[in-house]
Amino acid sequence: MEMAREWEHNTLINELTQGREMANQLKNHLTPSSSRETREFLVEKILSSYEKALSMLKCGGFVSELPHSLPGSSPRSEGSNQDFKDQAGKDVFKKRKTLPRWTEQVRVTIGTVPEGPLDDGYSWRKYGQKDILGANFPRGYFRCTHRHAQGCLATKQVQRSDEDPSIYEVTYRGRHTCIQGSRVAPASEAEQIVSGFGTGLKVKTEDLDSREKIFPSFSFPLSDSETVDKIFAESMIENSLMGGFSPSFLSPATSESNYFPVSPCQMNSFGMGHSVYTTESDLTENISAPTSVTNSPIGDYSFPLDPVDFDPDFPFDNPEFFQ
DNA sequence: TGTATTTGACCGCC
DNA sequence: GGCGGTCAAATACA
Repeated sequence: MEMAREWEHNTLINELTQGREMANQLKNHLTPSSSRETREFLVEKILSSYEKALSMLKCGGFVSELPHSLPGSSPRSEGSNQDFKDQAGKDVFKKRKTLPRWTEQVRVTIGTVPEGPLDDGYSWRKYGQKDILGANFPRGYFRCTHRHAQGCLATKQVQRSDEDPSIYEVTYRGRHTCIQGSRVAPASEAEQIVSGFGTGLKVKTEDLDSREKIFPSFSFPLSDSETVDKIFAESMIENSLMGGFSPSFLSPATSESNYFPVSPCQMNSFGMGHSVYTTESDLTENISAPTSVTNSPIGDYSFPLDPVDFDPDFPFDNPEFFQ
């Protein structure tokens, strides 16, 4: 636990330091020759850094009691918060009680998506579906394909939102202990969505901190959407801030580090989407395992990144920037 | 034939 | 008894 706190502390300092660095960058770009996009980008990053820092502080001692659900979540997710309590009496569930859990909201912007697991890069196997009281759509239950082979206890629940059917609430439980050797980039949503549906996904932008965060495994429409470019750019920066451009980001297929075992605060601070551990995470356990920064499959795709979005002067190659 | 999905049944909690 | 979560047999599919 002490290590966790120390790590969070360092991360907090990093965020603040990055905010300062970004502010300095912005200062340097307060010239007519500098593009407006660059300045806006820097402002975004500054705000992002500070909000991350604040959110970490709000987590209370960096890692303490956490909110139990995403504010934007439907009431149904409150019910799911009882899950562990409901099943605490059963030995098998007592163990599961300690598993981390967090919720994401995934918006599908165009068309439909499979009722499946909304592939996030892992291999999931559906083991159940349930009509949930008060919900218009059934909830799907998925577990890691390698549950038996490797004893991976990661599970997730996929619930389509009543208010907005284009939104899928995905509640993850547990972390992957498996090595998904067969996991390849084309298994990403981008591949499925683009090739199968000609659509894209957007991560729902509402967040705990009203900040748009990117879940690295998510993909974006292969269109020249400015928003997408910006999002992706930010995503790249987010990843870069996590310790520089990870090789796995550039070549995700080579990465076997599929899980990002960090605390909720770190999840946010690292831009892992508006993922929210809801409770009962074994934070120490989460933090202990080393991992690569991202397993984003999106790196395999050639997004229409507009170079304009990136300031050529932006110090990506400046080691200090990534401190 | 092996694997994934579906779906009704079961279990524990409230 | 209702509910959410899981199991496991039946079924579908490549």
